[in-house]
Amino acid sequence: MKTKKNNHTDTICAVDYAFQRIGGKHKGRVIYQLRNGIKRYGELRRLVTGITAKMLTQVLRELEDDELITRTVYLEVPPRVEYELTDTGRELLPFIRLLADWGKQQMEKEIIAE
Amino acid sequence: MKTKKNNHTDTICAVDYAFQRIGGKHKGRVIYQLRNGIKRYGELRRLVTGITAKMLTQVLRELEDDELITRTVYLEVPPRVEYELTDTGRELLPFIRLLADWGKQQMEKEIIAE
DNA sequence: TACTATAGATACCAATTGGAAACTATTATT
DNA sequence: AATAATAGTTTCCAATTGGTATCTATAGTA
Repeated sequence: MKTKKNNHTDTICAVDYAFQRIGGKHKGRVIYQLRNGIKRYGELRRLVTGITAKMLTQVLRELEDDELITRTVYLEVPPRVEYELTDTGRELLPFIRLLADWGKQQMEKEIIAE
Repeated sequence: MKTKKNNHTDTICAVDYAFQRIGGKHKGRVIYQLRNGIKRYGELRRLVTGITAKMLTQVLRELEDDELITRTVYLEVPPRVEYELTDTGRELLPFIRLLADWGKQQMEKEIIAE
């Protein structure tokens, strides 16, 4: 789900709008991993399992364009880059938690059903 | 986001799991439009703006496979088919509402910023 | 007889998304 | 001199997703 430079204005429905900003395969998980504060690129790479470098970078850039996270580059060698949720991004946490709770319940149900 | 016949079991993360079930371009809005009870296919077609017949059918089938909605066919002519949220689907409503609220706020902010 | 309504199916095509592998730059370490 | 660490980029390819247009069935209506 590509979000092209904050062009959500053509959307009318708030639900649709929200999905455009946090949809996509990994965005939810990246936001979730930033829930307790700053994380470095490499940490996210390890925490968000199954993601490739390319995708992680892409997702982070989209979230940054959407002003849900900030990106801070330290001019060191080797390089250090830190990511953090913005206020707007943090507003999404309650909802991600709700979703995670629901997901957990459902996963448990599925295991029982097997 | 294709959900192939309830194969969410390979997922470990609850957030990821949840996104697999309600991600995709239109799923959120379809669920949202079913919030007040039964809707017919044609009603959804009109309510979920910008969706094609093919996509609506596809989304509805996926939601059905995932047991988030039920599908009831009446053998009449012309045909009548009704869709309704299951209990599991209804559990998602608070979260969709939260998301909608957030989206609405953000959209208002964007308008002000222009 | 032709048209309408309803809920799709189907075939084909285009765009988007995601992934693998190789490559970059610089400093410190072995 | 080779290797490791970090945060990427680039290219190419495959899979997924979404869209357009056309077609189906049946009864009632004009």
